[in-house]
Amino acid sequence: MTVSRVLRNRGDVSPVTRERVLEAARALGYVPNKIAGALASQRVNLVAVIIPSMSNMVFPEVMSGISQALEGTGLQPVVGVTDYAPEREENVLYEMLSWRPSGVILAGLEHSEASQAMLRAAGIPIVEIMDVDGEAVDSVVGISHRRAGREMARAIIEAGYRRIGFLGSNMPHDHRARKRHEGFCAALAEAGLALEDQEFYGGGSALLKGREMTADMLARSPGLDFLYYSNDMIGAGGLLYCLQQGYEVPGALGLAGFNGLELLDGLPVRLATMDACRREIGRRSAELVLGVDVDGLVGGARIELSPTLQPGDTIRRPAR
Amino acid sequence: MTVSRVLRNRGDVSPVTRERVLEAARALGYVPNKIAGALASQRVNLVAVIIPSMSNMVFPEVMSGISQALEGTGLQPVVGVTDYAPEREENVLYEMLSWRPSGVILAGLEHSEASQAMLRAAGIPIVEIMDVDGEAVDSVVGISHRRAGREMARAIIEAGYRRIGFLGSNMPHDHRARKRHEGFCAALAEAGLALEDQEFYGGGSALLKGREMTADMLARSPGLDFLYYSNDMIGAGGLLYCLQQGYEVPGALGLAGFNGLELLDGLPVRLATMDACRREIGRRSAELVLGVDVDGLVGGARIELSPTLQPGDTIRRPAR
DNA sequence: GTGAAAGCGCTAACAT
DNA sequence: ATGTTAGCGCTTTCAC
Repeated sequence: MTVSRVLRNRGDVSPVTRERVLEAARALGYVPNKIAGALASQRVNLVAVIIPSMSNMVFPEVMSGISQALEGTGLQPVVGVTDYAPEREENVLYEMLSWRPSGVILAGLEHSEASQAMLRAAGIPIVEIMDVDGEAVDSVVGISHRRAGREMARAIIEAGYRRIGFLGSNMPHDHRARKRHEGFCAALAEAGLALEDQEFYGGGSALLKGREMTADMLARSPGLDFLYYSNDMIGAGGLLYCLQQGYEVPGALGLAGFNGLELLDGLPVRLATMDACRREIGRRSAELVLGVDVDGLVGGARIELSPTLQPGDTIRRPAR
Repeated sequence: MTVSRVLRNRGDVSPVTRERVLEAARALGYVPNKIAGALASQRVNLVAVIIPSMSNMVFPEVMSGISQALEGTGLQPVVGVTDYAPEREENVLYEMLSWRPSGVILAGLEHSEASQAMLRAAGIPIVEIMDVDGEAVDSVVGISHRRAGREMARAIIEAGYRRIGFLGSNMPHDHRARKRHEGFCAALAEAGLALEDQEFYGGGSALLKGREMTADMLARSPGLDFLYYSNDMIGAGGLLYCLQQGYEVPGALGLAGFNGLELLDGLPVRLATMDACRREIGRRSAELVLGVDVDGLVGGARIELSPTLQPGDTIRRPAR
């Protein structure tokens, strides 16, 4: 029908007819049925985005990078949340693939066998994001969390700290936190050091947990001169506690987190952290789905970004 | 085909045939095409959820209430973000309605004419959430922000504070913040008081803005004895600043925010706030879409929840 | 318990 | 520039 042409601005339609159709559509409150359209055209303007959590602060920013890159391309992101549970990931993925999206962007490289099979069989661009330490199904955009852990460890050692504690989350499926921990410990080992203490937390307010765990650890291991937090939120909690208790930061006690959260800007003292390139990861992954890789490549791209250390005010300047 | 029956567990199929079909599906990595299914059955197991922002902390919690209530019902939430822009809301809504969802949950009561027309014409349950101060298209679940503002003002006055400043966001389309401001001012007026100073901020880290605005305002209006913040994030920034500067809180200077964010638990001092019932709003709205209203009603429900004042440690106990 | 046929509301390709 | 036709991959209904 001509109507279809008008509504999609396709083909030649006389301005007169065009106006008449548009007018009628408006009067009737007509909303086209994309289901039928998609079925007929075999094209769906949706990009499935699968993330572990919405409340993590990290992912909203990735999302915003994705939305921005997709703006004006006709593609729309659709979000699914897995709560860090592989079986939920499998469900969400199945559900989303059954709508035949134009691409999939999903966090992490660790997926169930079934999920991997679905991804491989989907026949659309698949972009795994956040992490590059592992095997990708198709394309991947992220940082090396193992390297991030190492680099932070080196910076800490270089600044002269030696007695180091680690505070992190105990989520079994947060592979990126795990890899940072691994990289961190490896770099300590290379320098002949080891973690003196470590503690992991479950649910609850991360800021509060950071405070509580820090109090615990400093009481238990009073000789520590540095605390490395697996994320900025618990790091901020720990920092607030240390300031309140009058610890001399960063002289006697150094602190660092991870993520480069905007929230840190508002604290009395700037926590050392490492930017996770969240927004850029979002942007680049969306571009890959669009096939707009800068190098003209399509599929199987591997983009490793470099997180930058932000020393802030909670780590001593290394002696030169 | 019999295959269809098996995959939907519908109708009578012999266990033998059933197994054979299932096996084949697995072997082929078959993922059903929901597009075709939806077109044929005129049913889509999606609920459109339209919110202004994902980074506001408030909405992820609403989302989680929705997901929880939808769990196991066969319905799936799909999120759209408007960035507080009415024209984007219109777009997102149009886009989502064109997929013929089973229901719509959207934040706020203020929508463009066109949006309202689409909602009315959709023929599905529409639930407007967060706010009850206004006209709803269909059902509504939320709190009265006007009342929340009033109640906070009364509590402040009752505690003996008289010289009050207001700090808020200047987003023109954040109607709920606006209504809290209105209610707050109205209650002050009833007590013969008026705001002594006010300031509004644009983008940026809310925590940092809270800190900066507080510094500004206290320098400009040193006689203030209370600061009311339109949200907990800027309130937390202000609180940290005041503590750092050695203000006597809550004796000489009282503070309060809004939302009941979990984050507040981790601060050195508990900011007074008001719980916005976010999770329950999510849950109840999803139940309305499901038609599981407690009172057995369907459509046109109006559920007003009561936010509770959490005095924390930043507001004096009223003299008794 | 299983198969056959019609059609959901569009788009694509081909007329006219 | 506009109309016509045949599907898209399912569900539904009805027949066997």
